[in-house]
Amino acid sequence: MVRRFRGEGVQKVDTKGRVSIPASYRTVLRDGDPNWSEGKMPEFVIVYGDSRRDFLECFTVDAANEVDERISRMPRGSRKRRALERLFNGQSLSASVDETGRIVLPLRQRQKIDIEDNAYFVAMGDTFQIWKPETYLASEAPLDEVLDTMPEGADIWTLLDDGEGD
Amino acid sequence: MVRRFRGEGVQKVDTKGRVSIPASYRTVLRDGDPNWSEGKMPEFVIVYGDSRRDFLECFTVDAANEVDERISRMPRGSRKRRALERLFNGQSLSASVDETGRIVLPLRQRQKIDIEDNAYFVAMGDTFQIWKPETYLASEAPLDEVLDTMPEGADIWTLLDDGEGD
DNA sequence: TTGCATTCCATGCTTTCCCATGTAGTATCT
DNA sequence: AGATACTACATGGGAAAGCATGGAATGCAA
Repeated sequence: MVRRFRGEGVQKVDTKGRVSIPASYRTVLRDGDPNWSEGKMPEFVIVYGDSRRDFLECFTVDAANEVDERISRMPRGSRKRRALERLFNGQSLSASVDETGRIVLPLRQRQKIDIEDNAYFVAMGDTFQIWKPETYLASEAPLDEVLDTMPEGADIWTLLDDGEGD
Repeated sequence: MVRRFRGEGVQKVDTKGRVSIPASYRTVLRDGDPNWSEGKMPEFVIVYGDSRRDFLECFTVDAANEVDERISRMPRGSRKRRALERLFNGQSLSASVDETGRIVLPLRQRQKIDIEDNAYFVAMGDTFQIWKPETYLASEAPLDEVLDTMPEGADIWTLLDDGEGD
């Protein structure tokens, strides 16, 4: 079993686009980088996608390889495969954590998700996401309904049993 | 069958956020950590959740993996699944017991449930919870009603047979 | 040489690590 | 039985390391 990303929080983005990767994520990135070795800093893959995506999705090297694997098993030339290839190979970039634990988010990617001084990091198991804080809050609002409509005092874990649902 | 947490009680929280995990819990944590080995200390997962939660919920690694499993079987992108992912991946952190049997509760999480010098530990079967003592007492009051409405001298275990109930 | 990016230092703060102490409870010895 | 030695726990304090962040310096290319 692979170690998973956990936790969420805000990080500063400076004028050069430098952002600290939360320390707890860094150990996961390290474990998920087969090329990592003592002294080096881990690498990972950032998928930014097209205009429909308003966040950056970050994969460990291992996780990225697994996605590549699965894509390569799809029928060559199929539209689904081509769409995924464009997203995952084309609209992505690889990043490397520096000695102080930071990466540089290129201007283009920052502008794409409209980030200024702050970035919101959210763990999603074997990936993590980077959002403009305001955008993240807005996108999560619909989920609150799920919780708000639950009976008072109900245990949220009952959702696990509900099967399908919406 | 897995070993279960039992018992409840208060533990001191020092200025650095250090708290002793009750010794009896520690063996359960150890048994529930597949990565544990002689000499190492067990890890576990703390779910803190959003503002609606006023306690911390702690899972052994095994229990956490099972939850991850079940979430991953839910329909990708459904609101319920996303709500659970946010809760379980985003609003959680992993902790590791140190050699003296303590963990560190980060400031953010302490503030979230308003803990100062004391934390109340409550076993809940395959998880345990950490509360601000006063909050826990208050939350227990409603449960007393259940008992108060039982016939005088009735055996509380009859509740076990009541089936569904509320 | 002006603009951008990459390196290298600097700092305040948080977290971790290591060592120390008090107190039960249990085992051991006489 | 009573006294003494041990061990396991809960808790505290200080030093060292790690982390998030900012600024200056250097390299490079248009």
